[in-house]
Amino acid sequence: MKRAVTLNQHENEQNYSSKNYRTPDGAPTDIVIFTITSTEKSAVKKSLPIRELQVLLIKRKVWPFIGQWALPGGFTRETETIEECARREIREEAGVAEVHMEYFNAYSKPGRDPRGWIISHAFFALVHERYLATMKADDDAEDVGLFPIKEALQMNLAFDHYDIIRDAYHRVQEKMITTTIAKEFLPEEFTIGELYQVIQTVVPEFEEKNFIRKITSTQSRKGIIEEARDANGNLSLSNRYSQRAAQLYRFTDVVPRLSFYS
Amino acid sequence: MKRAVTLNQHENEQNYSSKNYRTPDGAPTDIVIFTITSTEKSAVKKSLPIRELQVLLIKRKVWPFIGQWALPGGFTRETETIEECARREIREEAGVAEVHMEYFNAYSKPGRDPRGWIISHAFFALVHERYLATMKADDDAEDVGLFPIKEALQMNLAFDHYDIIRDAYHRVQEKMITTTIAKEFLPEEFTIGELYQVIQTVVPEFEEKNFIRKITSTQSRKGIIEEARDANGNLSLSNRYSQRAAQLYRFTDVVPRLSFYS
DNA sequence: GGAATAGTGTCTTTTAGACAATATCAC
DNA sequence: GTGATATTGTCTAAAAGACACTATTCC
Repeated sequence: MKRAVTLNQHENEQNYSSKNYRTPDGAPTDIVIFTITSTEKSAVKKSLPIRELQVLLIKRKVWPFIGQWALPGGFTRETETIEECARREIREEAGVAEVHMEYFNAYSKPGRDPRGWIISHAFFALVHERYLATMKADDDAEDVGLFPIKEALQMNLAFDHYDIIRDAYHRVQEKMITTTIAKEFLPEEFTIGELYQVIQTVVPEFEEKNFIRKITSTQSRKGIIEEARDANGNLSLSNRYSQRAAQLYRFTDVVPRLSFYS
Repeated sequence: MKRAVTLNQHENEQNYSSKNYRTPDGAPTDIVIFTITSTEKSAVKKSLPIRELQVLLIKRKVWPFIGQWALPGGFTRETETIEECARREIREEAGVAEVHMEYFNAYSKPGRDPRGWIISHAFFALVHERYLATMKADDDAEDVGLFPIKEALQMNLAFDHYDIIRDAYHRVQEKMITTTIAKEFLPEEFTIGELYQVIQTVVPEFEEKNFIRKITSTQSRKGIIEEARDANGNLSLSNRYSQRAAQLYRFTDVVPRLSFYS
């Protein structure tokens, strides 16, 4: 394998040592935590809330980029995987344990971190608003905050965190319409209107005239959600957002398989 | 940011030093190089070749895993990005420069590399068979080889390279039917039969009865390929694989946009 | 005529797409 | 009745899906 040959010709366990080479100064993770906030429109009539995609940021208290907003994250330990590190950081900084989390890229441009040669591993996490309530109460507001994605992308962020957030946003937008990650932002049981709104919150240009019909009665799609029923087997309805009660649905375990060619 | 707070409370540029912590012993890249080999079926009649998805492996000459087959790769330098490193390794080990290459995952399980704490960055690359001809001639056959993917996944490979290849394979299968990466395995101009065969080589379960019709006359799909024409504007045909000449096509720059909900 | 691939015809069923119309019910 | 969301009706145009059929040309 040339990797090793190039570095030291006849190494073996006895004489191999990474001390002979320049090694990285750390392997941190950075996590783009997304949530969707809901604000009730007006208390007068029942209506769907205003939803907004938000990113969690933390204000740095130490060098480098002191005082600037940055992504939560931290250095990986020798005894853990980067996934474990990311999950630990999400727990520590956002106060939540069970979240959908995915690795999506590594950032390695020389000079990206003033502390040295540091390649960062970027994850995105999707957290339901209800889990972040704790976080907002616990920490002091000056240090951690939620920002609308559009706003976050216009801030002067630490490191190359602009790039990371932009890439995470694109990835989540793509996954929103090709997988069932919408469920991460929804309660167990939800109405078609809610689902539609969540998709549009993440992908504003998404528009589908006959959405309800497509998702409930097209052969290839109806498998991924099913009507919610109560203990007696009756259909569950909700009139939380409307005068006329709407059918509640839940995601099944079916994984959508997309194909361009078929 | 807790990452830093946790590590050293009041650090600044003067007193910050990564030497205070355990740091990784390297940041290598591993590259899963895929190619599709073609073997002519029989010289008697014109027919489509037998195609097979292959992975390039290298036999290690140094500790650790000496004598075992492994993925090509190498340690990233402080002055380059992991993408530059991967491209450099592909050039050095496979002898090709211009290839489709994508980052897809990082492997960080403690103990995965006997040389120390080493997180590997995994890429996959798609190379047309014609570019690998050089490689096979240059290097001695004992050190580098192409293996059918199914076979590679049954070998006793070095490190966690089994996991890496399995993950790369899944990713490439998914991308084959949702993007236009099939073009990486095809000449500029190709017949529908060739395209179909390439897709099936990567995704054996793929089957589409009216493939030619779908891809040439469905509104949402026909944009990604176009009929090839010669200098005079006449349609280009090929009878390389068949008695009856087949229309040649080429990929356009159109990027397919898939959506489950629409 | 056989072999091997390329491509079309035809028919039925399912979806897509666009809008109008109706349903529900708190206020 | 009004307003706000939920859901169905209806009609046309595409597309999917299945299969038989024709086309081409070397042997």
